[in-house]
Amino acid sequence: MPAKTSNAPKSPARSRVLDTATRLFYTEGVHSVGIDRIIAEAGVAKATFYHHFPAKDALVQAYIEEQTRMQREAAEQLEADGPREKLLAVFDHMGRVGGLADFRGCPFINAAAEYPDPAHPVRRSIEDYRTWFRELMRELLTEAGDPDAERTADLLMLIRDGLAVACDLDDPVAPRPLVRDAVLRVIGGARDGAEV
Amino acid sequence: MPAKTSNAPKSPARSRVLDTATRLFYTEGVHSVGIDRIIAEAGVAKATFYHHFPAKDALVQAYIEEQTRMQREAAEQLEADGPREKLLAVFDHMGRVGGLADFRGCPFINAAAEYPDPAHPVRRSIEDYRTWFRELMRELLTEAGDPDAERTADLLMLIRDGLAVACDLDDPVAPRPLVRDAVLRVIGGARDGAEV
DNA sequence: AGCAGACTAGACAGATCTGTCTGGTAGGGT
DNA sequence: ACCCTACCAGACAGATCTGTCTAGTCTGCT
Repeated sequence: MPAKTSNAPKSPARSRVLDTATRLFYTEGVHSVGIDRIIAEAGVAKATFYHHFPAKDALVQAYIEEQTRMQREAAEQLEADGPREKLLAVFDHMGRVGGLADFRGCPFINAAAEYPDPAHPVRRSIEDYRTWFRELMRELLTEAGDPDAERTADLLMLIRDGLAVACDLDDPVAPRPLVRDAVLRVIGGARDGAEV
Repeated sequence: MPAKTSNAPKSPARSRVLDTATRLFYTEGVHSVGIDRIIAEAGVAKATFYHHFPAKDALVQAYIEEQTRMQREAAEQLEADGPREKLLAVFDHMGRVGGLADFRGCPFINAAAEYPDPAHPVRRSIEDYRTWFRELMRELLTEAGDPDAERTADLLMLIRDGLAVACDLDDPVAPRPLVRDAVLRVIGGARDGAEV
């Protein structure tokens, strides 16, 4: 049925809903934003919303997966010659984004705070993101010759989460040079001049 | 008016409300738990609740401040001979708590996710906690002879937040030895055997 | 004795939430 | 001509939320 030309271009109404939800969920939180508000700002009828999503939770899950897609895309578009530079580019990018005025923290950490049950589909989708990110770190580290990529990836995960929280709750620019040094040290690329 | 003997022992009804709220807010989130549920489980009349708290937000703020009080108390009760050992003890304690079955992440990070406005009183109280913790780190580091305690404290803050998130969203026991090594390296106490 | 304050039980108002349902329009494929 | 799908507008049910209010009990101080 969805054979327009070749693949499914996703209906415009659905896209409008997902875009609006992504914006509102991120800036105001999931439980604080109701369906009525979303469909009003998306300019979509209620029946249309429930035609595309079985329930609100499904929209929340779609929001999480959309965030994952966007972050993967952003990571792929970062240009770097070599795995070490790629790793640094990922964290530099995070620091830049964290310093923007509309930064509101990590969407995955924030959403998880509103879904306590680890078995909930939303939490599963959040897990998927974290698995992807950790895998990305591990692959780049292995490629860069890290002898214990698994362990170092866990360390980078720690820094990632810490950076996201710090940019949200504390001074959003202070941790940036700090993080760069920390990442450099962790991936074994510290120069003598970069003492912490 | 509250001159019973010398200070205010806080009414038992109020304590019951705050205890119940602390439990429910932490395990299920703030917006997901209603006043009706809290007063029912606390065994308190609605009028009594509104007699002690002007609104739900005030209870949320009291919850945050109660969490701060508890964490301060826990930190003070950690025995250690020397600032370096005290620092390690704080992080060891965090790792232990993070591994417990009922660990649900950092209450401050979680609550902040539900209060996007940084000017909100709840966010201010969260800020107070974070200021206290950073100060504690800074003082211990200075005492331990760290030449750049400010900077190292920021690094420890990063590890703290990363540990709390990891214990909540990932494997709750994996990061523990990792964190100990990371803290040791950051505070300049790495032995040769503790290679990361 | 009398009064103030802490407390209980629960009705109530008004808003808001999710999800369903009715009814109707427009366009594309067959 | 026909039908299917996507879409819009909005009423509606039923639950739940916060916060107010009435009405009455119990305790301890003065």
